[in-house]
Amino acid sequence: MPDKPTLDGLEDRWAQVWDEGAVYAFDRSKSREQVFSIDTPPPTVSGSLHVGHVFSYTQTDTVARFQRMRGREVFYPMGWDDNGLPTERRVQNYFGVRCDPALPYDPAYEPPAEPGKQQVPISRRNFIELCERLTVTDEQAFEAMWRRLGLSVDWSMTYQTIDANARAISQRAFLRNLARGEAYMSEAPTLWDVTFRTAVAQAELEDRERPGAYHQLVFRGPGGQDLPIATTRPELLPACVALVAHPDDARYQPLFGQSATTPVFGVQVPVVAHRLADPEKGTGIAMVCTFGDVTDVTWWRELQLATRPVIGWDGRFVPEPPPGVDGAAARAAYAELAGATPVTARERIVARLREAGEMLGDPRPITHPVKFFEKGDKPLEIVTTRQWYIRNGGRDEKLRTALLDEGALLQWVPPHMRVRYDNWVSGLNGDWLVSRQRFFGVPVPVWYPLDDAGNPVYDQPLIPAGGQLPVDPSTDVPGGYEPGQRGVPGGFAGDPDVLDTWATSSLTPQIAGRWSYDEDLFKRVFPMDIRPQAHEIIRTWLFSTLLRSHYEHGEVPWRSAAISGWILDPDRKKMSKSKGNVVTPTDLLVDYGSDAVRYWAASARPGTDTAYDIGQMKVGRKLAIKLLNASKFVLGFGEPAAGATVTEPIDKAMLAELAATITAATKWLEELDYARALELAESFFWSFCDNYVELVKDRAYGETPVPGIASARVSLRLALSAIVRLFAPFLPFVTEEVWSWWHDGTVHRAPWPSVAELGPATEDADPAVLAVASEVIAAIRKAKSAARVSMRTEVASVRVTGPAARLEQLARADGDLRAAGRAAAIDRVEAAGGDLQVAVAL
RNA sequence: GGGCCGUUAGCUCAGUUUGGCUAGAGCGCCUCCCUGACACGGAGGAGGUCACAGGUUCAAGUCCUGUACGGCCCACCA
Repeated sequence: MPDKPTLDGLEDRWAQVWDEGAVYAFDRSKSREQVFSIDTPPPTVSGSLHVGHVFSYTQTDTVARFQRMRGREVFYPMGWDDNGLPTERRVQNYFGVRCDPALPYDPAYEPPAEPGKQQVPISRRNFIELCERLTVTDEQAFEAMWRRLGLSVDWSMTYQTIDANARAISQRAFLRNLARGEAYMSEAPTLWDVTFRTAVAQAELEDRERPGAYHQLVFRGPGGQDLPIATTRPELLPACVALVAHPDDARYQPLFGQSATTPVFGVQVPVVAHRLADPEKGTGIAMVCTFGDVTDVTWWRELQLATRPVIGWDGRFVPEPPPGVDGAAARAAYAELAGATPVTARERIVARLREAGEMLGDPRPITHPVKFFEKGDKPLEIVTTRQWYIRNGGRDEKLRTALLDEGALLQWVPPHMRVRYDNWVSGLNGDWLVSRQRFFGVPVPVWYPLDDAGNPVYDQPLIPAGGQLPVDPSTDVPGGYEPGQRGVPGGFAGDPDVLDTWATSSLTPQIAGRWSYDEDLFKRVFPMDIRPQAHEIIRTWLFSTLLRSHYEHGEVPWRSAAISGWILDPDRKKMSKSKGNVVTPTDLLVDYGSDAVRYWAASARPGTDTAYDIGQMKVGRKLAIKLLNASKFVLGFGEPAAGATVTEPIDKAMLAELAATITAATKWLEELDYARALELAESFFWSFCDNYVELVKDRAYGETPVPGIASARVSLRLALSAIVRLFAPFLPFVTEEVWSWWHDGTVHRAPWPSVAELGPATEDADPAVLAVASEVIAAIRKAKSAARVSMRTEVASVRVTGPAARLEQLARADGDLRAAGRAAAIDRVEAAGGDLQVAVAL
């Protein structure tokens, strides 16, 4: 035990000891009932960790540590989510390369030492290798920070969402979905990001308010009459395939079944009725284009309208006019738009409409929500492409109900987060689009045979054998074919796409649990006990994991979903990199110490957004230091004599209070409410130091021959032991340090404190003895404080007036009270009334 | 447009599920104390019309209705 205990250096020292002793290693011989398994969120490896990570991962770690001390074998792996667009972009910039899946793999490839101006095209497999190379460095930095923070992860069980096992599992799960009919391919209008040139899924959308303007276009009705139509996208006029109004709209009922003529292009389009047309919007009749928005898609599909696509994959108008736009004037008008962006096309078409007098008035500016890819900065377009989907209940009422029912089986912490899930599942409007036209992801594991004309036969995909996984169809060859047959008639072609990052992330329980290649491990950890995650990815990660588990295992993948809150900066905004208000977590850990930062994180109620608050970290640091000093004090009395027992009423009272604290803290931690458990432990500890220790100090020193010396020393030790373990999940470093002063093993594998270990003393305890003594000592302190004298000052007299029962309790702490208050005697005067009156004369 | 969460001391938050003494804690602030675990400490003190308006009740921070403000999630862009 050091003379001057300090927090400095504890992190490095104990992190190393834990690592060398494999303190957090998972013992895979344990059965599922003995295991507590955590489906850890794999942080995105595309930069650095921020305070929000420290916050939420600490909260999970407190639960992991608690369960471990309770005797559960904790399965606590860590993954790195390095699969996806953010990494892809970094690799392009870092190495100066770009992925071209048409290129062959070069096993000897080395990137340029310095990125050049022109990005070098390389094969997908080479690109993935560079991604893996770059992310390794980041992952090491992440791991170092997690270790310093004290996460009790088994570091031998890390995974990457792009590593070979993850790719194999992702592909295997996809192929099993395909075999069971849960995955399918379809050519259909798709939300399309023109910057990244990829399809995106509903879960990746966000609405952004954007300025727009209603333009009133004059169509020609069947009788030649004017038919004004309001639209925010006049440039899509050549894509117009119908006009639609509500069936009950008397203004337009006479037109249903007839035709109207588009301005400028002179195309005849049907006037049709549909319930989604809103009589209140615009002129009550809308033009349907292929495709301006998702409502257009609905109308197009349900009303079986013509198809006149004008926007290409690059987001520009295609060179040739769509079918139906074939008059000479129409072709000439379209030629002005060909190759243009929608913005340019809009200006041109508006000019032409004005010229022809076919626009009414000026555009009326509005603000309206526009759909964006969450990572993109241009509005999404809708183009028709061939894509892979996984059925998710968006078009299947039975499946949707089943998924809602499974969501209800989860224990949601906090409970109201379930609403987010229910809303999302109820609002699904289509199946899950899982293919992406990107590169750094898990390849869609199929090839297609090529017919005699060299066209892919999409409905007869070639499937890899199970042992072949993971495959990259752009470099690997399907069974029965030769490499030379790639791309030639009668040969084969690989699917060029990758799977959505969530199509792999949705399998983290399977990846961490090594499903399909280590079934023995998987059955010991699955379904998992807890899924900790943030609320904004309930619609993606949580939902898709539940869906995949539903298909693959027919059950919910976890018992509990612990939804963490966000860190807010002092302006109540979410902390984020883009706002430039992110604090580097490493600096915090160095400045305040890991335990202090953990204390701040663990003080926040589960699921609650929390202000970034240095003040709380300072409090945590103070607590850790107090723990050092209190331990030094208690342990300074040495080992209690053999057979020493707790005999004094005040000692019993303290232990009874401790017992109540243990019981309540245990209950809260079992319910994942680490914050309440911490609050209880803390509150007990401060009262223990300020009241109990001060009261019994003199007796414990034993310099005067009073009874109960041994009782005080035994009680102090019993209490300290339990206190250190109560704090161990929250302050792993300082508790380990203190524990090491009088124990050999680690505190983090020591048993969680119990009421039983406190012995029989708590059974006949009267907790009021300590409460009354604390009240009287406080009154004595108050008198000294008011008189501005030292607490050591001798007191002339103390007279306590109150009911007999309370005086009797007071009498049982008389010796300790006189010693602590420096009072020769404490007079007790019986009187009616509930409260004690304490008169102190100095 | 629909939904969820929040609004309590200068600050950060408990307390609301199940209504019940004079609404709590910590930080900060003020005053004091170098006492043999700790001055990286200790003692004491000041500080709140519980966002607002109604309602239910013997009794409302707590239950009901509405409003405002803050935040979040979702939503078919005419």
